[in-house]
Amino acid sequence: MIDLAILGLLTEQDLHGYELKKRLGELLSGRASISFGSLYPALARLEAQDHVRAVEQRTAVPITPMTGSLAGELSAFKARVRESSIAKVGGRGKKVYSITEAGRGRLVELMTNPDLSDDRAFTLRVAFARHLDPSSRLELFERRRTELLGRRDALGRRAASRRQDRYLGALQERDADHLANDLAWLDRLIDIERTPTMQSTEESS
Amino acid sequence: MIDLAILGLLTEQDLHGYELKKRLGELLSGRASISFGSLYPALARLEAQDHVRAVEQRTAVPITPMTGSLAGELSAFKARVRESSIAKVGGRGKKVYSITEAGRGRLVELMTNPDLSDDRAFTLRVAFARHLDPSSRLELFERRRTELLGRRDALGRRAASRRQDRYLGALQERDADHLANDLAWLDRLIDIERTPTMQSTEESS
DNA sequence: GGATGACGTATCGAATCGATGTAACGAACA
DNA sequence: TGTTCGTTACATCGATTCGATACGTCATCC
Repeated sequence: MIDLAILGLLTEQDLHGYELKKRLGELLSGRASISFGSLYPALARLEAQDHVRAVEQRTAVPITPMTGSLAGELSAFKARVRESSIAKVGGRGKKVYSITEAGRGRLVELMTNPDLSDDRAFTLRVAFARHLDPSSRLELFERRRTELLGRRDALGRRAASRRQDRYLGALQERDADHLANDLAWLDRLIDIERTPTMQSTEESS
Repeated sequence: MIDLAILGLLTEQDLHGYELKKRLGELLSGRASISFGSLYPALARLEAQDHVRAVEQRTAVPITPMTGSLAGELSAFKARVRESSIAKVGGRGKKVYSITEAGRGRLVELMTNPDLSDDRAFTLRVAFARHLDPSSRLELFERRRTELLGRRDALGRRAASRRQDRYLGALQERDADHLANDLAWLDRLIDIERTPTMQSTEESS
């Protein structure tokens, strides 16, 4: 869900499209970035739904200090052209997006809805978990835990029933390891979440 | 790449669409199955490219032995209708697909092309690895290893540079664990692949 | 002066998803 | 006896997403 990604990022600060893509790329550790082909339509969609609002912004170019030279004149001319053609084809101002109140509501929905199965959506929710209240956060982790336990059972049943070739077996082994890893990781998160000790000292480390 | 999945499965035996989806679902351990909305168009595409061939097949219904009863007559009538309307809306014969020679060539392409980044495609390649000759198989594993090493470096650089909140840190930790896991797993596979000992005894275990 | 690459918005066609429709048939069960 | 449910099976729809491409500015390096 690209909406979750966009709204989550915009909660922290206003951003334009290009920057959104960059941030998301590093947030999700390189892989699983989003493409412009989905980003810009999604932004338009969100704007139409009044979940975000766009502000056209001139490139913060310092209007090239007047030197009297030809180059200066030319630069000023270009700036005027830029200024006037905004509505036409893009005028090269960035469009900076900010989240609206409705958008914040939508984000809460996306963060807390009980969709267990989508791994990428879960990752995004964790990435933005600091915007969640502690109880929702705990609930998120525990529901995820249930989901993973279900998967482990299914995997165990499959492994028991079928006798397969070497490579399929290796894949199942890999899946089992990942699952065990994720469960241990989740348990650690849940533990931390349950311990009532200082949440606020974290920043000062 | 759905083509890879379909061609890989059809290499082993002829199948119809519904069965294809089921097999793929268990092959990929529940998650990451494919939808009908992509399966049937993909089959049509592959048939148009002559990579697979479809054979319409009546349901192996035993033509309802004549009882003379009304029910029997009705049943026979239905069977006749079924028989005649095959070309119309589907007549409820399954379409069984088999792979063609061209399809086998395409499969080799898909299995050996140096696309490193797509995790799902890699998983599929491992699932069908037994159809690969040993040297291609080893190459596949080693290229994947290089890819994962690259990701680990990128992740390390990110972790070193940025100071983040608790949850982003946890995500990076999880990624690092997965990466380490996968690398160890790959190394095991590569080791086995390199050991020249009996490949054929495997089946007899 | 000319190439290269970062920044930035945007669209196009194709691939894919998720939901839904249609239909046959066996089993459950009341 | 009929009716309702789950499974098998093919197919299409609209929406979402991807990957490639286009267009344009600006700075840097050679």
